[in-house]
Amino acid sequence: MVRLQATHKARSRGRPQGSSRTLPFDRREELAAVALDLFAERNFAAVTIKDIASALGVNTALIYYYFDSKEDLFRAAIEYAVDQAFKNFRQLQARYENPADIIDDWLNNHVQLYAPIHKFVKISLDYRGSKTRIPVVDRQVRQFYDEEKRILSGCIRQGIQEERFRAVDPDSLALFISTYLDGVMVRLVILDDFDLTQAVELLRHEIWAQLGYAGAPTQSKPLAAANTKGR
Amino acid sequence: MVRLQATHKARSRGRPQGSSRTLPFDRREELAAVALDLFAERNFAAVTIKDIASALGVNTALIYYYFDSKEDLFRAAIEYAVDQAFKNFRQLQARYENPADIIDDWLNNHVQLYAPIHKFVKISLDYRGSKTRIPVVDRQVRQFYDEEKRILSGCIRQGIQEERFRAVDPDSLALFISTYLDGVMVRLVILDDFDLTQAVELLRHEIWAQLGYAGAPTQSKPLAAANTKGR
DNA sequence: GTCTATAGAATGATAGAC
DNA sequence: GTCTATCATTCTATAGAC
Repeated sequence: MVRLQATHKARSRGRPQGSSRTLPFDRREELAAVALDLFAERNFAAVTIKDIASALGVNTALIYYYFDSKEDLFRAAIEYAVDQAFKNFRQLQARYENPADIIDDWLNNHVQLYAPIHKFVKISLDYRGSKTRIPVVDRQVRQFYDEEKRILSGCIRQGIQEERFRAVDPDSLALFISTYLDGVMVRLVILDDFDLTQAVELLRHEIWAQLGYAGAPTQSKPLAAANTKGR
Repeated sequence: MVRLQATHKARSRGRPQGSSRTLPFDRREELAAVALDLFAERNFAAVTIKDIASALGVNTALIYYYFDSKEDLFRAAIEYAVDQAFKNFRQLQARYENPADIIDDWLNNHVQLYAPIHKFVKISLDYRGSKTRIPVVDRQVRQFYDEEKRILSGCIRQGIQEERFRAVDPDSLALFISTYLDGVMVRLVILDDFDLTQAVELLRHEIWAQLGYAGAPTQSKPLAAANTKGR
């Protein structure tokens, strides 16, 4: 009845340890990556240890060599998901030239590398539904959304200061953008003919219209300009 | 391993029948409503028959008196969810005065009666994750989103014809709105301090700005005008 | 490190009394 | 209609061989 129970035996024995982010490609991470795919596609309760073992082409017992329990594996999987999603975020911040370019790239990110973000959203949703709270996971989910917002509102704020953008409220627009993108991630699952590119394009036009930015195509006619054949 | 298997025994015996929408409050619907709450909160695999029975204060066997299987119950639950979500939709279309009022009311709907829509989105997501397809459910999910879009784009189109709105592309704006609202429904689950009212307010300002509609407050300064204390 | 074998618990579902 | 009792199956997890 209670999935994801918090009780979990002491991690003893001479095993590979928890958050050892030392090795760039250890086995633990490999297992976690495969588990993540399954957990994101279905969910914690629907995926069995056997499913994961089969997907890996190994025996069920092996999983318990690397992880203490199914919950422990789930924890590792969500950690891995956040890592993957952040990886893109960080790269973006790196080439911090024009704030408009960062926002633009970040939207492209959602189109091209939607998989990790999409997985993250789905698995977060699943996790929040379960009764048990895992502090580490809570922190990571929160951290993800905070960082997302920080980057976006930071770019907007900077653009306003540099007088490239119109003076909107950076926090509000950031919230607006990220909420919409979550909607995109969900629709992608629910409707199999959902047009990811079009949906993100609509947002892009919208953002430039909001910011009165002239660097992008068609900034005056926000939605009318977008792909009209969209049904 | 395979949840939601499509095989399902013939519905025989002198039982209350499937989609008997005749009685306004039959027991079957009552059970389905409770099951829906649990399925939406967690998911199909995570909720046990025992959980549902406990929530109802009855014995597990009773559920099998009304439903053939867990899957059959799930089917009834999602049907109920769609019904509930549609109920609001239909009422809106009824008092079809000014298209702007309908859009406005429809946003209010998402704030005040978010529960059924929210449940519908979550359960759809869960369902799509499962491997098995249930044609009835597929049709209903599709129907929901089609109807949502039809109503929205219909209002926009009408408003444009009546020259109340600016000539944007109705389909694109409708897609934009409903995608954002799905994002809101998801965020509501993932972040427990998510401000539903603020999020919808942002969208509302945005829509009026798009449509150049003067009936609503602050149509010129779209996002800057909204709740500034939002972090 | 990886596998075989299996214990122990939980779950979906049924038969049959009331 | 609702409950008690129970079966068959599936699943997590462990012990121990290789």
